[in-house]
Parts: sequence; structure tokens; C-alpha cells
Amino acid sequence: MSAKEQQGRKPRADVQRNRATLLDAAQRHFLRDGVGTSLEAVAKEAGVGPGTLYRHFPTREALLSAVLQSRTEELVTRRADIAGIDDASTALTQWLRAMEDYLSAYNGLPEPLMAATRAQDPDNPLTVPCDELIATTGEYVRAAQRTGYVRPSVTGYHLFLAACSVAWIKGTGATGESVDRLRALVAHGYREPDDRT
Amino acid sequence: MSAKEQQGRKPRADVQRNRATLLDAAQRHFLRDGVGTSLEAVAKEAGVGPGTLYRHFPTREALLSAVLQSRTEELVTRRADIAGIDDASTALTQWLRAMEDYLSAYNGLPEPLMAATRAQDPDNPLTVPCDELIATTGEYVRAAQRTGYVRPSVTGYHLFLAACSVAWIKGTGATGESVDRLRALVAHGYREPDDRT
DNA sequence: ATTTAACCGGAGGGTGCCTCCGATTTACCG
DNA sequence: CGGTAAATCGGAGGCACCCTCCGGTTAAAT
Repeated sequence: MSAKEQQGRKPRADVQRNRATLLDAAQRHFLRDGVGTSLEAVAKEAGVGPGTLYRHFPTREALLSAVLQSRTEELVTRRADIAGIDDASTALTQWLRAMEDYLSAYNGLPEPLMAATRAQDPDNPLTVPCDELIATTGEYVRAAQRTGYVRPSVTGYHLFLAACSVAWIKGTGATGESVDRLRALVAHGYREPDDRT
Repeated sequence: MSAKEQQGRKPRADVQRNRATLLDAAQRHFLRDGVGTSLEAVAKEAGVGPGTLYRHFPTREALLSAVLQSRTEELVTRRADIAGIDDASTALTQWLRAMEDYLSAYNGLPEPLMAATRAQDPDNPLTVPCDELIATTGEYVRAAQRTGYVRPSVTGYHLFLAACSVAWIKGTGATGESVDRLRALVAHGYREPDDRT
């Protein structure tokens, strides 16, 4: 009945070592070649066979989710920093920016996240972090709405989509100037109309 | 010196027939499976070998560009309809909506278009339609700016990016409601701030 | 040292991309 | 209408990647 039941046998040492090596190699490949990188290349660089990779991470999404976990925690940390800000509008803006950076970490990251969002597939390991991001965005949105900064009809999901859009555009190699402008466009859009800038 | 030089020999009949059959099969596959569909499957459905397909269309972009051509002309037609509208703001809105529909015709279409936009690769057959779309958008934008409807800093390229974003989001399977809202967000963004809605 | 369960890793089947080149078809010409 | 040559066809084949399966190996427990 305990949380761990009987764990029977101590887990083997090589399991954890291989897992860590794989995550490390995967992160490098995702950074360099985007989330569509060859998984066989990842396995080779980690010095294991393809079978080992697929046993540890049955799908590309599982591997991506595991690699993302550390970044997700980092994002939550940044969230704590933001929470200190009393101006709800600034807090929302900074959160959106932080989320956009998170979504731009690897080229092609928005696609699988959107796919996980679409179908509420509980087997997709990316559903959990997505829902967290959306829920957190919703908190910031509601806080900013209470101060009259954001239109009432806007939800966390909407701004999550907007952040995905901007991150996706960034990943396609558009100029930094035009990405800035698109972000500004969106920002003007969710604000209350009487807020001049 | 004439435009056609000497054409030497009349082009073979099977060439044009195969080309038409390939375009037809490709359009159906793009509609059903998106622009990433298997080109071998297209060739098989057209009843030709892979070699024939690749001789007619050396790259996926070439095939896509050829399939897109009819839709591009249709878009220009719609543009003529829009041109009759004297209200520049309505004209811009309708043009953006038409372009968004065009970009959503096949799943995954925005990616290769953005790739063609990024690097001004004259070999990429998608560069031409992209530049046309951007230039036309610019015309509508400038017209709307003269009536004070749109912020002066906005350009056709910016709104082309915005349309690509919305089309991409649409292709990921987000709910229609949220796509509508994202579009509204963008619309609120490019308008002059004193324009209340 | 032996047992045994878990894990490793590569061979292998499947799919898709793209490129050749021998066979075929078509237009041209006498 | 038949012959000729050029252009085209189409599939075989090399390459890369995905994913699975199973005999051999390793590490924990006794």
C-alpha cells in the first residue's frame, strides 16, 4: 500500500546512465537540428543502439517531453520572479515573453505541442506541460483582467496560441524586426482598446 | 530573336498528359494528406513511375508551386472583387481573409512558403507567388493607411506573416473559435488605437 | 560463484526520397 | 506508310530513417 510498493530489486546502474546520456545527446541534437532530428543519430552519439533509445523513450514525443522537463522547471522558476511584480500587465507581458522563449528553444517545437493540445490524448507525454502552460497563462490573464488591462473575452488558451504563433514564425527564420512587430500586434490586440501606446 | 526561338520539334503528347495527370493527383493528395504527402504515392496514383514525376517537378516545391498556380489565379480574381470596395479598411480585411483561406488550402502549406520567403532563393519556385502576395498586401495596407485606418509602421510583409500564423494555427487543428479570436487579436493590433470596436 | 531477471544492441523489414539508364514512345521525314 | 532519332518513360536501386524483435550480456541478489 505504500507509495512505492515493493520495489523488489534495485534498478540497474546502466539504465540510469544510459538515460542521462541519451537525454544529453538528444538535447544537443534538438538544439542544433530541431525536434525533427534523426533519432538514430541521437542513439549513435549516445553510444547505444536504436533499441535502447526506443525502450527508454517509445516515441519522439516521450523523448522530447523528457528533454523539455528541465526547461519547464526553469520556466516555472522564472514565473516565481515574475510573481513579484505587482503590475499585472507587466507580469503578463513578461510571462508571455518567457513562454515564447521556451517555445523557441528548439526549432519545430510548436508543432508537436499544438498536436498534443489538439487531441486530449492522455498517452501523449506533451499534454501535461502544455496544459500547465495554458493554465498558468490563464492565471496571469485573469489577474490582468481584474485590473482592466486585458479584454474580458481573452483566455489563457488564446494567448498560448498567440505565443505559439510567434515562436513558430521565429523558427521559420523571419527577421527579428518583423517578429517584434508581430508580437506587438498581438499585444495591441489583447489590451483594452482604451489603452493607448 | 522571336520570343519562342525555333521550337524545333512539336512537344510530345504524353508530356502534357502526364503533367496534367500528375497535377491532378498531387492536388488531391495535398488536400487529403497535406503538403508533406508521399510523392511516390502521387506518382503511383497518376499511373507513372517516380522518375517521371521528378523529371516534371524536380522538387516538392516545384510540384507545389505548379499545383498552387490555379489557386493563385483564383486569389487574384477575388482581389478584383475586393478592389470594388471603396472602404479601404473593409478591403484590407477581406483581402487578409482571402489570403488566409489560400494559405489554409493544404495542411502544412505555410511552412514551405515561409522558407521561400526567408532566403531569397531565385531557384525556389515558391518565391514568386510569395512576393506577389506580400506586394499585394502592401498595396491594401498603404491604401488603408491613407485613410488613417492602419498604423503607419505596419507593412505588407508584417500582415503576410500574421496571415501565415493564423493559417498555421488553423492547420494544427485548433478550435474555430480560438482561430477567430486570434485573427481578431491581430486585427485589433494593426488598427489605429483610436479605432474602438 | 551461481542464478536470474532485466537490459543491451544490432540485424532486419518497411517506407520514402531521389537518380540513373535501358526500353519505349512519339514526332518528324522521305 | 515505314524508318529514324530524339525525347520520354518507368522501375530498379542506393540511401536514410523509423521502429521491432530476440539472442547475448550485464548487473543485482543469494
